[in-house]
Amino acid sequence: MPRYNPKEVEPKWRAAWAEAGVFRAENGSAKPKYYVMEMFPYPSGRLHVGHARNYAMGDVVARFKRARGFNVLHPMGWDAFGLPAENAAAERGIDPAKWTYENIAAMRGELQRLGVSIDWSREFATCDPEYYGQQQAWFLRLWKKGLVYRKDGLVNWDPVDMTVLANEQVIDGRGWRSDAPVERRKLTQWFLRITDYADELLESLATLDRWPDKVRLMQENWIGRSKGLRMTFPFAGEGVAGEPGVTVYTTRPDTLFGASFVALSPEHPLTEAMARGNPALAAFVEQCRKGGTSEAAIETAEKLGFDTGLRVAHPFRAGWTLPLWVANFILMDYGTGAIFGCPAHDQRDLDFARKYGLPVTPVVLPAGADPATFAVDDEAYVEAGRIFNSEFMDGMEVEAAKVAAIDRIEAMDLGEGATVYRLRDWGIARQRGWGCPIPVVHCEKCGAVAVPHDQLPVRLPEGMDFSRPGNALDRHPTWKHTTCPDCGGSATRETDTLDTFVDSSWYFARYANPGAAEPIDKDAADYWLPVDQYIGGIEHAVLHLLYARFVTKALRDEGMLAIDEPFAGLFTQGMVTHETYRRQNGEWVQPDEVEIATEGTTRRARLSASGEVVTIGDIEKMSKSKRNVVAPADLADSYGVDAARITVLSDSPPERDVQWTSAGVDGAWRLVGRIWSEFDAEPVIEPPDAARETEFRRATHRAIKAVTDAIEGWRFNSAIARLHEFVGVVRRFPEGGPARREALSALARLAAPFAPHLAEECWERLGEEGLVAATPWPVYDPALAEDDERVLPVQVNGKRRGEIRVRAGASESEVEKIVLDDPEIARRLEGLSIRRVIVVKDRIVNIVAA
RNA sequence: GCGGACGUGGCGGAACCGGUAGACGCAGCGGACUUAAAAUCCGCUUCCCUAUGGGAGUGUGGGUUCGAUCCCCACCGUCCGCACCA
Repeated sequence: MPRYNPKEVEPKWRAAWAEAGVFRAENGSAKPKYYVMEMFPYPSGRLHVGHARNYAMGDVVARFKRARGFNVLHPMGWDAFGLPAENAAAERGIDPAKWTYENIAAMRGELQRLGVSIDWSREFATCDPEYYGQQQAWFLRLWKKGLVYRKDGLVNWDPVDMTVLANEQVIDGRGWRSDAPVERRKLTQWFLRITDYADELLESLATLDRWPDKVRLMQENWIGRSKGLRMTFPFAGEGVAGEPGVTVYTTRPDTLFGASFVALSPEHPLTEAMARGNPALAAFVEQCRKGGTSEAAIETAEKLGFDTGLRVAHPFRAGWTLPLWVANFILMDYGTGAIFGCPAHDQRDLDFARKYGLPVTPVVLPAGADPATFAVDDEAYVEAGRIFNSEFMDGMEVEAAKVAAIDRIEAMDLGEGATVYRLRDWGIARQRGWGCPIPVVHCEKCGAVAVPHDQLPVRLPEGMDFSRPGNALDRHPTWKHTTCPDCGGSATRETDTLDTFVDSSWYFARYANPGAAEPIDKDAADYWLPVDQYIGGIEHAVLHLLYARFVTKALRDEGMLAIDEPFAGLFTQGMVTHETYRRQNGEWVQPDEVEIATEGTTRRARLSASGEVVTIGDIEKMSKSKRNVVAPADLADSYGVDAARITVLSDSPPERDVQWTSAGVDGAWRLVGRIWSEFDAEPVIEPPDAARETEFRRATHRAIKAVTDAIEGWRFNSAIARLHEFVGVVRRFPEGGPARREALSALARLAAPFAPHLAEECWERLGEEGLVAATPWPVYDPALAEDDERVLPVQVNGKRRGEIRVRAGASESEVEKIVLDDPEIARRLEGLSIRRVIVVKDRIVNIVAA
C-alpha cells in the first residue's frame, strides 16, 4: 500500500481547480451570494504561519459556503504602499515598485500553493495606478463636497519614519510602526472630516450584530461621545483684548457652585495671546511643551499650573469671581481646551487645588451624609447624590441638576448644551514617496486646484531617490513641476501622499469589479456588498475598521454605494506568536537559526551555526521586523500543504492567540495518512450484517452533523477533532458495502475545506465524478444522526451512581420506573428515603434522597 | 484610574441552553508487526487512597440550585484596549 504522496498529488489538483475555474465568482448569479474575505496582506515577501492560519480560516469558510450552494466571492489583493518598500529601496538601492511586485509574485505563489480557493481574476495591488487613480477620483469628489480639507495645525510627527501620523496611529505616545516617541509639529495638513460622521459611526455600531462586542466597544470608546455644557465665563475686570471671556466645556454643570478656578490649556489661543506680553507665562508654556509628549512625563503626571492673575465672573452669583489659571493637564484637543475646576468632585481638579491652595467646596452630598460635616479630603466624591450648597439646584439629583444648570445658562445666553467627541478628524497626508499621490496642484494665482478627471491617475514618477530620509517625491527633480489646470501658469504638484489606511478603506468595494472605469461599479457592488464575513486581526479594531466604515458612509452619500456598513460579519482571529531572539549586537535572529538548550528551569539559546549566545526575548506576534517567523512553506515541504493547513487550524480555537509550536504537525500528518489509507484499502467482503450497517450509517450521519455544526460555529479545531473520530469509525467497519461507500463519500467532502487536495484524491479514488470543490456538502438524516437509545447517568444527591439505557424520548414516568427498578440503583438507595426524582429528558436522572 | 476578556490534566484544548468534566490531538507508558529501527496499528494515560471499591477535582472563598467549568458576590492572577477626555 503506497503512502500518500502530497508532492505528486497537490500540484495536480491545483491545476485541475484552475482549469475548471471552480473558484471564480460570478457577478449577478442567481445563487445566493456570499462574500468572504480576509484582510489583505502587506507584501513583505514571505508568508509566515500567521498568514497561513488566517487565510486557511477564510478558505474553510469559502469552501464550505461554496459546497452549501452559495456563489462565493473570496478575493485577494495587496496592501502595497508603505514604508517597508522605501526602507528596502534605501538599503538596497532598488526601485520600491520592483521590490513590491517581486514580493507580490512570491507571496501569490505561496498562497496559491496553500490551495486557498481565491478568485485570482480579481486580484489587484493598491500601488497599481489603475487602483490608486480611482482612489484619487473619489478623493477629489469628497474634496469638492467639503469632506476633505486643509488646515494648519499641530500634528503628530514621527521623527524616525519622518512623517505625520493620525491620532489612531499613535500608541502610548509612540509611532505605531517605528515605536519612536511622537513629537508635536505645526504643519499644513490634509484631513478627512470623519467627525461629521461621529454620530452615525457610533449609532450604527448597534446594527453590527455579527461583530465581536469587544471591537464595537473599542470603537465606541474611541469615538468617545459625551454630552454636557459649553459655556463662557466672562472676564471680570481686566481681560484679553477682543475676547469676551473663557469658553469651557463640562459634563458636570451640576457642580458649577463648586467651581474654584477656570483653567486654560497651554496651547490655548488665549494662553498664547497672554504669553506674548508675559515672559513668565511664556516660560511656563515652554516648560509644559517639553515634558508633554514623553511617556514617562504622562505617567508621573504632576499637575503644573500658572496663575494668570486675571479673573472671570461666576454666572450664578453676582460679584463671585474665579481665578484664571493655565494648567498642563488640559488638552487643547478635547472640548474647548479650557475647563472650570470643581475640586470636590473631580480627582484631577482636587489634586490641582490642593497643590495650589484653591478652595474645595462640596456640592454633591452622598446619601446619608450630613451636609453640615461632609467634607472632601484627598479623594474627590464622584458618585451619585443630592446637590447642596447650590441655591436653585439644592435637593436635586445629579442628572436633574445638570438639566437645570444647562437651562439656566442657556436662558442667560452664556452657552448651550453640547455634544463633544474624543474622535478627531483623520489626518491623511503623509510626507512619503511610496504612496498614492494627492491629486492636487498648487498655483500661486489659483491656490490648491484639483487635477482634472481626464488627467487621472496622477502617477508616481520613476527614479525617486530614497537614499536619504524624508519625502522622495518632493525632491524628485522634475515631477512636481507642472502647469495649473485652471490658469495654465506654472504650478507645483502636491507632494504629500495618502495614508495607506486610505488605500485599505475601500478595496472591498473594488473587488466587486476591479476593472471598472469608475472607482466602484455600482451594480456589482450592490450585488456583492456588504462583505458577509470579514476576517482579520484585532489590532485593526479601531484603525482600519473605523476608517473603512467612515469611507463607506462618505461614498454612500456620494451615491457610489448603497450600503451603510461595509462588513456585516467580522471575525477577529488570534495572532500566531513566537519567542524573539536577539544577538549581542542587537540583530534579530530567526527561530530556525537558533538552538535551544534547557538546563533545569532556565533555557538558553545559541546560534546553530556559530554557537553565539543569543538573548531570548518576549513572545510576540510574528513579524518580519522581529524576524520571529516560521514559514508555512517549510511545513508544506516536509508534510504537504494539507497537513500544514490542518496543523494551523487544529490546536486552538480561531479567535485565540497561539504560541507557535510544530508539535501539532505530527497529528495532522497522521490524520492525512489515516484518511488516505481508508480510501486506498481493499474492501473486505463479508456477508451483509444489517445491525452493523445501521450502526455505521448512524456514525456517518452523526459525523456529518458534528463537522457541519462545528464549521458553522467557527470551531475549526473541533471540526478536525470530529474528523479524527470519524476516520476511527470508518476503520472499524472495513467491510465493503453501501454504508462504507456512503461514509467514504461523506468523509472526502467533510475533509475538503481543511485538506482540499487530499479530498480530491480520495474523491477520484472513490470513482466519483468531478471535483469535490464543486460538489454539494453532505446532508445528514436527522433520524440517523440521533441515537434511538440513550444512556442516562443516574445521580443520587448529585453524585453519579450508575447509568440506565432507555429509548430516546422516553417520558419521565417511564424513566423513573426503570431507574427505581434498577438493582444497582436500589442498592445505592438502601436506608434512604426518596424525596424527589428529577428526570431531564434524554439527559440525566437525579434522585434526591435522605 | 476606567472599560473588557480570560483562568480546566505534563501540554494545546473540548464540554453548543445549568445536566456523565477532561472529547480530539501532542507528549508519555505498555503491547503487536519487524532480525532491528523507523513508519504503522492496538491499548492505557486528571489527582489521591487502605484500590473489583472510595474520595477529591475546572484560580481562591462564599452564594443560588435537585444539580454549577457555565449564573451571582468577593478576592487572586494573566492578558488586551483607553487613559490628565473636563
